[in-house]
Amino acid sequence: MNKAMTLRNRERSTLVQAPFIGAGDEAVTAKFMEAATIVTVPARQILFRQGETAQYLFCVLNGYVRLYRLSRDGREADVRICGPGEAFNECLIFGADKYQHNAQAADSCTLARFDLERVRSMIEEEPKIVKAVLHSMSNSLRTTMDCLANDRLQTAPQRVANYLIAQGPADANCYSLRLPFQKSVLAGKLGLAPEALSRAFSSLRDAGVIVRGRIIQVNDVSALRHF
Amino acid sequence: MNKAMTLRNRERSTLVQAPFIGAGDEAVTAKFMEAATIVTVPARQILFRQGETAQYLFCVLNGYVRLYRLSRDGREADVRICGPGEAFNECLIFGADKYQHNAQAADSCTLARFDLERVRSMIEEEPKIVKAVLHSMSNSLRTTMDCLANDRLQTAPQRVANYLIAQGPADANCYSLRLPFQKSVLAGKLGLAPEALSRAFSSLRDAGVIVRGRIIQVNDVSALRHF
DNA sequence: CGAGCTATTGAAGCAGATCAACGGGGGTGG
DNA sequence: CCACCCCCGTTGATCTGCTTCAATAGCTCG
Repeated sequence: MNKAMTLRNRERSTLVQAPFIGAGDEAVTAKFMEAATIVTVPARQILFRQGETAQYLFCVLNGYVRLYRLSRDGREADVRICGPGEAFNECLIFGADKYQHNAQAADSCTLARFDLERVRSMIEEEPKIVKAVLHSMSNSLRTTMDCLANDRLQTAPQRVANYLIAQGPADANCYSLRLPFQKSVLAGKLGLAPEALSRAFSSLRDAGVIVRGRIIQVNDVSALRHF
Repeated sequence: MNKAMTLRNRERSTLVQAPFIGAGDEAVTAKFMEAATIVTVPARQILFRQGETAQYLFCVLNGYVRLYRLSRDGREADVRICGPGEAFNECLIFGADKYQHNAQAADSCTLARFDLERVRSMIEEEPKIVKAVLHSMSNSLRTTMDCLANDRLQTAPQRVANYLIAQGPADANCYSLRLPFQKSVLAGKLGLAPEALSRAFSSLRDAGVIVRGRIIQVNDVSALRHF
């Protein structure tokens, strides 16, 4: 009981910090908090499948969720990896009544879950909420378009270089970072097979990228940029 | 003068029918109409370039606009082709102050142009507008994610088959349609080189697809689906 | 009717997927 | 605490699909 409460408090703070919810004013935040159900799911758990009747909007509190599509022959393609503070299924509030893709927990994670119907009625009562949703969707849209453009323009090493630059601090030329998920997840996020990611990393070795497990050392950002 | 007015009337009706604007109520529609500037641009005209300070939101009334990115070596990749009734740059209302891509008229076309700053203040005055924007953005987001998934899952002939199915009537098994733009534009939309599109069409010949200029005859939709 | 752009077709090259085999590290059970 | 095992990641080899380059044919518009 006590443990549940402290957990809940930690989650509250993550929720408030999430751009999705914290962007609005106090009243908006409170309304969201009140409507949230906290769920914990083990790694690899399927949250929902494409084509099922859409029921929930989610916001990741902890861990990572894969959103992916299946081809007829069973191949999977990730369309998005959602991390802490990110919401998904915003586009189901209006305009679609079925889940547009499959969702799977990349690792053990905790989520805030919102009933779509309730979100819709919240929007009717409190128009400010729409603005928060709009912010979140703007980000999703921009990220997705970036992703599409990168897929069409860049090779595997370039995508990886991009990722490493984006993750690192803006100013430093040299840093190290820890991948927040498995390499296979990163591969999916970048639209690559795991083998291709592996090869991309080794081709970046010359540019001063050293990989040791999940720890990645970047020695020369400017070299990365020129890839 | 007279001619300008009749044109303007036709444009008004297109605007009202656009999901972007017509979705709201009368008041919302009126506000949008009032803020719109109608512009006509010749084919190949550049509307704006990536990185420039964002100034306008657009809604296509007539013709098609290519949104694309450039790679460092000058290659182009389309992220979206916008047709009549579709809005673009919605994601610039909040969250970004620079254009995210280049925009070029695929053919001679007319557009409704909205000053972003004015849209923002309209939103403050009349919260219902946000809902209209949200609708439009939901569509953009879903379309873009579909596009990303298709890129990652489907081969060139499959993408073309998809397009032909999506464009045709839902029920018929046999129909013909006219491409609303050049084949090179379709190629870009599908993330292909023009040559690849050409080859895809010829590989679909066995499935009953006959191409004659911009006219495409589809004889067997079910065969297309199995591609 | 010609000029220039658009589309098609062929040939070659390349990037990434796939398949298969191996190594290593972390978690589990003894 | 150690040993084992399983799964993740790497590496190599092959294969497919798309791009690129080049040449030709067809359209469209002046």
